[in-house]
Amino acid sequence: MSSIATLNDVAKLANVSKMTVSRVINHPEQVTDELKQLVFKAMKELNYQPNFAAKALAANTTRIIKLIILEKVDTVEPYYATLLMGVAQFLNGHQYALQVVTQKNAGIGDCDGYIITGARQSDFEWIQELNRPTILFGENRHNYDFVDSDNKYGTFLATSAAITDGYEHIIYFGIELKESFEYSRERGYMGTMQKAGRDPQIVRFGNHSSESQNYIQEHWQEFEKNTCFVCSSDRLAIGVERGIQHMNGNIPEDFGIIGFDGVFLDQIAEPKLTTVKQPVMDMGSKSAELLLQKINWGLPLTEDHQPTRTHRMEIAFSPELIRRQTTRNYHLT
Amino acid sequence: MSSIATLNDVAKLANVSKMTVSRVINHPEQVTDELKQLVFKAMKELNYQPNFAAKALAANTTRIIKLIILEKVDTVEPYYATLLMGVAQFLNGHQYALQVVTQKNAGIGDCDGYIITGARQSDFEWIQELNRPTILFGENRHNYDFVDSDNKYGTFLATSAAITDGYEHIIYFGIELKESFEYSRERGYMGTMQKAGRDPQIVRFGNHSSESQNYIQEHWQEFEKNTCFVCSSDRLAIGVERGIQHMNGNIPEDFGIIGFDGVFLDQIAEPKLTTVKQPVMDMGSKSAELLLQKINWGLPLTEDHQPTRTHRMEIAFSPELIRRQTTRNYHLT
DNA sequence: AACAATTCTGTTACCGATAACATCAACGAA
DNA sequence: TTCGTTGATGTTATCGGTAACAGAATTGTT
Repeated sequence: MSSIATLNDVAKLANVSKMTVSRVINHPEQVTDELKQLVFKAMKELNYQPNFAAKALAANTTRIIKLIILEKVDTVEPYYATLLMGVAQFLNGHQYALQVVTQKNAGIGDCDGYIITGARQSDFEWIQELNRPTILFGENRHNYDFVDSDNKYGTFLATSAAITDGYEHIIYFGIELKESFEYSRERGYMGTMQKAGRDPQIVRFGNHSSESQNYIQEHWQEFEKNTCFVCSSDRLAIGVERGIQHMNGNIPEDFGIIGFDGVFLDQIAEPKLTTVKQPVMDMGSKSAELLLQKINWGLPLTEDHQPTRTHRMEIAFSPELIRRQTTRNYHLT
Repeated sequence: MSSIATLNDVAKLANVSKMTVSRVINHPEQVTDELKQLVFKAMKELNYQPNFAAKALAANTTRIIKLIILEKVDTVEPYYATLLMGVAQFLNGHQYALQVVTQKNAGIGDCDGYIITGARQSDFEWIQELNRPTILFGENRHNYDFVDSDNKYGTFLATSAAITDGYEHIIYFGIELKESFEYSRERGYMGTMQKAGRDPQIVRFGNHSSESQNYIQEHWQEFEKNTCFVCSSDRLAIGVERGIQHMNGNIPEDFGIIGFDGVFLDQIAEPKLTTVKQPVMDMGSKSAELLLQKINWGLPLTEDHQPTRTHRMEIAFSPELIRRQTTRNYHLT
């Protein structure tokens, strides 16, 4: 029951120097196959795990990545929690530590890079002060690299499904926010409607189920049967669902509902929501991967520590339509 | 725009040796006030932040705490997410890194200690193999230190409130699980009922809203008006709420509902749930604090790395009854 | 065969902090 | 005065890795 094995232990067992072992790990092409085999054997035998702190110290880095979650403090959105798991998973596998912070604590310790989620227009003022590689989670108009789902494609999927399912009227319930992701979703809806020769109709709300629910109830007489509500979030969709149920509307026969996000809320609803599901966990992993690339690629840094590049990275994950109980054809899936 | 200041920088500026600076931080009583002032001034001037990795390496520790979340992988409970934020907050302030892992990855790297949440009876087999200080999140019968809410007191609060509000029948909807926390909650309910001379009635379900909803609908004729359902989770409570709504029961006049947890789900419900709210974030912070105590107290370690103590630590946070719209007297709060 | 070029492997120094030890000054007791 | 004691500060070695350099062995060239 000895303690954790070190480079030195491996080196002794393999009868080589520390440096050779280090090279086997970091520059294997510089070591002969013969020695490599010896070293691999020793590593396996001792179950060698490189020491995180020593690596960081030697490389003059922190090996800490900060995930900044910008949100009101009281509740944590399951969306962000899932994202976090994705980020954590990737970083764990690459000997990086994850530090979860809110804006308030963001500046406190040093780190090698940032992943920022939930950024609004007003946040970019301080975000640009960060002098470390940064990846945003969510599309933006500020030339920052980002990972997001393909929002436009998402509402295309939803709107197309509504059309396919034979709903005559298709209304978009958007989020009242001047943010890039919302514009993209609205464009996806508008484009699909126009191509199909349909009349688009958009209403916007704060992102709370109560707002969409109230709207449904107060404007109930305006909604004809055979209407589908394409929503920009599962929250709004839940509100729509409740509103329709309250007015004794028939879901999904007379009224269809399609949400957006597919994290937790869609499953909580009853009947369960048809929704545009984002692969949030994968997106989290990818954000981390991209960030590590930026950190390690050794791109030339300007004096404000931003790499000099001509193009930014934009990774858009394709969302997926999950058909459940709030649209027709549920049985066909 | 120099890089991060080190001990050495501070030492030079203050005209002392590194060791003196280190001592000012770790053993201030060994340094004269005069020098201390000089050092403090230099630290402030350079905005000195100790280097995490160097600290870890010198102390032969990892300064990594693993938070093991035992749960099905697909969705992350908001409950655990909130807990995580609490843990993260405390650790960030104490120069410890948090690593979020699932059971599968739990063994992979080294760490200084574990916080485990969601542990079931069957998990204790491998938990006891962990040779590092451990804190469980959630009461248990295995002599592990833990942090939890006072479950018994929670159902006491709920049951008392139901009595106070004048509900004649009070039924407990429990979770079908042979776990300590559930027993405690049931005891809280039973004890309060008996003291009040009431007839207790307990039904148990898997922790899914559909199960409690179905039960309500299928047994609807058995429930007299003026009944309150005290539930062991907000999930079950949401199911009860939907079931009653589906049967056109009147909430809260004829039927009261009280949930348990107070994280996210209670706010999602409509009408919003009266619930027993746990201070999950504080509980997370406290878990981290306790764990660091165990790690640093330097308790004598037996050869399996468990400190030799005669008593275990049990920290029970008092939950709080949040009155909302599923019980009477909502307006009185 | 002699020497340069090319591999390959080992040695040294260092990253930033800390424990253990060494040094030095001030002071009191004999 | 001299020596031991105490308290404050500096010096050295170390944690586990890695870059940079040094040295040894192999190969190629004329």
